[in-house]
Amino acid sequence: MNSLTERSPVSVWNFPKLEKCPEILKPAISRRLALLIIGDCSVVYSGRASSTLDWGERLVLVKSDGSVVVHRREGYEPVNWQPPGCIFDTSIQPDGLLRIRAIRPSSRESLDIRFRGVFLIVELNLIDRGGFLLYASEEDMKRAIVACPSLIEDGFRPTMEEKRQPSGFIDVFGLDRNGNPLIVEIKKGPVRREAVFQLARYVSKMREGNPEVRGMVIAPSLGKGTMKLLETLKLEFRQLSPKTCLEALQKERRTRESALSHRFDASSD
Amino acid sequence: MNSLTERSPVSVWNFPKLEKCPEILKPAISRRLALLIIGDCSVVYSGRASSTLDWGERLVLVKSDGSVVVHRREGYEPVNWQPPGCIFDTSIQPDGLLRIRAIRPSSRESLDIRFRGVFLIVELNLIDRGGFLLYASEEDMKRAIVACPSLIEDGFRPTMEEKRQPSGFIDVFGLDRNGNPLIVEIKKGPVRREAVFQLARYVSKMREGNPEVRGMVIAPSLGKGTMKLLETLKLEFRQLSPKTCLEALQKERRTRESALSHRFDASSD
DNA sequence: CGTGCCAGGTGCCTT
DNA sequence: AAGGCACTTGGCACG
Repeated sequence: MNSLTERSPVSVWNFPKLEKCPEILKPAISRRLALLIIGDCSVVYSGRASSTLDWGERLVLVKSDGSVVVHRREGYEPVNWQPPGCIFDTSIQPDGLLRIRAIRPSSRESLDIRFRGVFLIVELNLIDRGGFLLYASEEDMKRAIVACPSLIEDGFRPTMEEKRQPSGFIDVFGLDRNGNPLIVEIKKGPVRREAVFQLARYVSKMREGNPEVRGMVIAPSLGKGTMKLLETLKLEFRQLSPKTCLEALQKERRTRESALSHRFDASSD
Repeated sequence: MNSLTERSPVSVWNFPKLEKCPEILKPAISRRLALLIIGDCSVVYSGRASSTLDWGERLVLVKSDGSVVVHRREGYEPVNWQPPGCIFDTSIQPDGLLRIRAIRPSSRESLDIRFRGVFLIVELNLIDRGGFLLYASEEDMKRAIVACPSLIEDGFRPTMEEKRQPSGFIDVFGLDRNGNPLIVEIKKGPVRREAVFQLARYVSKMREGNPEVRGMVIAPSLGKGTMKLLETLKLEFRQLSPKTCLEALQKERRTRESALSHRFDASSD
């Protein structure tokens, strides 16, 4: 392989001198590479709120999309961060410290990281085209209900997903076996009071025009006082887990595929 | 410094052979050190939901508290993760791949990371006792209001913070200048409908006993249709930003300190 | 841009 | 454990 075309996924600097760091960091940022800096730093955040973090040894990850995370020794969450869209400024201060400033113009927030010692810098040139798929989300439950309306009840015919309302969304909307409108609110976790109120808003709006409008919450379980609340508001509940939905969806897909292949068989006859 | 007492904050392995990795990772995990693995991997998550991530070059951070984050080239958030409390299993599979399994027994969730190439391993022994302080949170606003009740209105006397109710919480509770109960709900961002309903729940419960009960939302601004909603529910709004609260709190502290020093002066007389 | 809502939300707190 | 709620929530989709 030619050295011109060769790519190094990682380039490592061990205990670089502070004053050398901008020479490493600046080109990497302008080349839109990710950077990992491990060292002794302090952090000041200022924006929607403000925070200070005293000196300590941490890991800082700067990505090409302009996002930053500062990780401490423990904790799944970063202690400080900046979502994508930052502009960076790296410099050596008069006092000799390395300073990395990440400013997000859109929300006028700034993250100020000062290093008094750097143990390691890694320049990352990662190639990652791997697809990511998430299953059993609320989105999947909705898909399943639209594909297999009998999951709700026999005779249900969904007519609309994500019906936009002045007051918000409706997950699924349709007609029951008697032709009465049925508004469905899906939750993939236990139903909270809040979700019931949400549904109640839509339903009461529609009942002004038609008192026969039904409202139903679909979820794996009910939260604390929600059963009584549902009764009071004349709303219904149907237990359904994300897993059941996923299984029903897969089953439906298989039968649809087999029906499709049958049709092909028939047409080829 | 003696080599026995010397600490190396970072130990680096460059392009380790896959089969060597468990020898590096296992002792580090049992010594409760953090680990950084950069390489070509695929990830399967299974738990509350499930997900798959195809092959690609990523950064994996494993911490001593049993948390894991998998970061791609872009994005502030990890593509896969595991909150603290994981048990780890690292091994070379029959097919020669390196496998790191992070299982969280408490929620029966598992993260399965397979590497077909490792560019870099960094063992991290970070010392970090730096304090972290966050300012201008909703908590600070509450503190400010309790310290300077006139921020709400003249004559307000708070009697309770975080009053526990069957229906939830009350941020601040007190009596206005006329002795009428005043329930205060604090928001540090724009008020949403949801927050108004939350307050309405508390207030309507209390108005059953005393129709003079007042409810007030404190926030920097009002969301879309919340003004009308507040009027309908006979609730009040007082504009107050986290910044204003913080300034009032700091001012109050200064005057309190100066009053204190005066007292000391007086007592020493 | 704000408005609304989901998220494998997480974390913190209290019964 | 479950309930309630804030969070620099972030993210997406839409008017």
